[in-house]
Amino acid sequence: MPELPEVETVVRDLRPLLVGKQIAHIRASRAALRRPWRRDWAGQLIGRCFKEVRRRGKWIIVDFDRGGHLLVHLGMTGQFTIQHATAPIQNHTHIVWTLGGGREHLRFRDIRRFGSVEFFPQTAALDALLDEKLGPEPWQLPRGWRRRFAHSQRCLKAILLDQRVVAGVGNIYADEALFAARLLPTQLGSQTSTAQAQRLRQAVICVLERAIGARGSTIRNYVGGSGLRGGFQEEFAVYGRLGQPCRRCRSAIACIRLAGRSTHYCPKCQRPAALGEVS
DNA sequence: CCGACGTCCTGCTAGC
DNA sequence: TGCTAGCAGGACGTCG
Repeated sequence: MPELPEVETVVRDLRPLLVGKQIAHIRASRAALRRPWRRDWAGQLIGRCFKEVRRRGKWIIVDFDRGGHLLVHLGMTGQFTIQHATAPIQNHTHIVWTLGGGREHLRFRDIRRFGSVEFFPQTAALDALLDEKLGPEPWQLPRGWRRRFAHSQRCLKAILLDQRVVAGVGNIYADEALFAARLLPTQLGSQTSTAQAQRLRQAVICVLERAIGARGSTIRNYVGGSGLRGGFQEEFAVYGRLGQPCRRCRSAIACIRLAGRSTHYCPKCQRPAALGEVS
């Protein structure tokens, strides 16, 4: 569920609440996450102090002051929140870290268990894993990022969903960015001109920045690090708007299946590549 | 090598 | 009213 804006919001919420705090206790009621939580990690983590909370793509990284890291992915339904220790523990809460003093909890909840929480004692192993899985952050993409898909026979929607092309874009923001760039999700990477690729890069950055400004999108389960819902779903141009009028031209928003995901677009505003436009 | 598709899991809802 | 098929913000293994 959560894409870059939602993960960034969680990170910004948690950072001031976690940094400087110590882990007093850990209870893992369910270890069978996407990547299993190992029971022996608890003993290694107790007593450590939080140093920083940061994001890379859709991954949350928690650093400890004497080394070691937690790597968290929210999958589709993950929630990573700070709550009072007295707040009722919701079902599907898999891991609870009690913070020093015992008055607060850091909790990982994930209904579908597509998410994960892992401990990395060594920084090198963490960096290697992230480097292997992720391409550049959207803001680091060079103007010539077209090279990354210029020879691809995949459609632009599938390309945007590939975390090694650009890190952090998921199903919602891929659709929103393609609308903002006025490009069809079905257009092949190999049929995309330099100008179109630059427009798409700008659109991705613009859409993600606006979504972060609205604290991300809440469709169902997503909440930020302090339990607040997002607001960007109110500003969707195409996602989830099948049959509704395009905000720009009033024609009906269409929905097709692409790369195994529902894909929303405006058939009138989003045009195919002009003949001969691609070199 | 590349791209398409099924699978992991639970909950909700549209449609019969 | 009640049941069930299908779908949901992600990622990865397998297959052709």
